[in-house]
Amino acid sequence: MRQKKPSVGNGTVLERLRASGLRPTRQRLALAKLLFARGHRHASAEQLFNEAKTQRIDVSLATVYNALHDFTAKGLLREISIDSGGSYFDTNTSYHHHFYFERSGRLEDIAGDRIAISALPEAPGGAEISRVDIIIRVNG
Amino acid sequence: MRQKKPSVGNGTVLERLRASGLRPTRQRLALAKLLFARGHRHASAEQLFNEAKTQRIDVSLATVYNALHDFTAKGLLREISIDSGGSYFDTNTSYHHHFYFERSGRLEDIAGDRIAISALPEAPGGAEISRVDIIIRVNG
DNA sequence: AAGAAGATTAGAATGGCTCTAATATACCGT
DNA sequence: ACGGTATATTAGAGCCATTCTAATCTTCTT
Ligand SMILES: [Mn+2]
Ligand SMILES: [Mn+2]
Ligand SMILES: [Zn+2]
Ligand SMILES: [Zn+2]
Repeated sequence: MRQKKPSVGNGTVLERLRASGLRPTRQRLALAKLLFARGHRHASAEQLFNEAKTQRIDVSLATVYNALHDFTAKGLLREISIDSGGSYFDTNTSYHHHFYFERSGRLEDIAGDRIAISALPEAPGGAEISRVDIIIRVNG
Repeated sequence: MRQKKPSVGNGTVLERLRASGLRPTRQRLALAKLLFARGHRHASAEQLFNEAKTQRIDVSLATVYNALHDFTAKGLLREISIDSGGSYFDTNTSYHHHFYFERSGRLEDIAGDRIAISALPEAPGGAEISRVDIIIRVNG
């Protein structure tokens, strides 16, 4: 049994989509593969669209946005907004924070346990906290 | 000497602009007054533009953006981006954080000393930290 | 008052993203 | 496999916050 499957291949991606209740279409499979094939990444819609084009994967920009939002809704991605002109989609959905390199626009993960927040304040009016984002901007 | 000047009047605003090296034009004075007249606020460009219109202050949208960015560059405002469709300009430039009410889109200040961060990680590659933003999203 | 630097403006342009509504595909039951 | 229904994809138009352009106007300095 030579190389039955790489660390994250078609099969795994297919299972992940099915497990999320997302139909494993050709486009979603291809995009999911681009996103999840190697380590974690912070991708923009435009980036992903261009990667798809480069690999001759025929997919429309609308579908890229649809897929990214669908994946996000199912918890496969986390959407991150840094500035008012575009967002990133993070394949790391565990609790963690980010360095943001202002020069290059790159994001880098900070493991969740490397920043401890003491005394997180109560949300006013009994509102429920849905997410805590910490972004450390650096001149890099 | 009855009511020589309110807590933040024309005079104060004029001095603030001059102190920043910004020419105190009619438009900047009017916008600065709207922004700084009462307590702290988190205003969008569109909001400010509409307030100006309501008060019959003749100013173009381009000038509103110019003024907001000029004020920000001089440290009179701090720009905050929550999602990829618009930013807020915060008249509170001291160190503090924010609750973000996802339903209404409103921001509320959290005093800087109400959240303590332990062990802030070093910026990679000797980069310098320019800002730390903490946004707590709540379902309000 | 005059020149130079800086600011304002209308309107066009940009760019990320969303919408529309027509077509195509995946899925389920038979 | 077939047919029917739900779901997904798509091109292109549209949207909206923001920025740009380049002409005009204002402020500042001398
Ligand atoms: Mn989105
Ligand atoms: Mn800006
Ligand atoms: Zn991340
Ligand atoms: Zn604030």
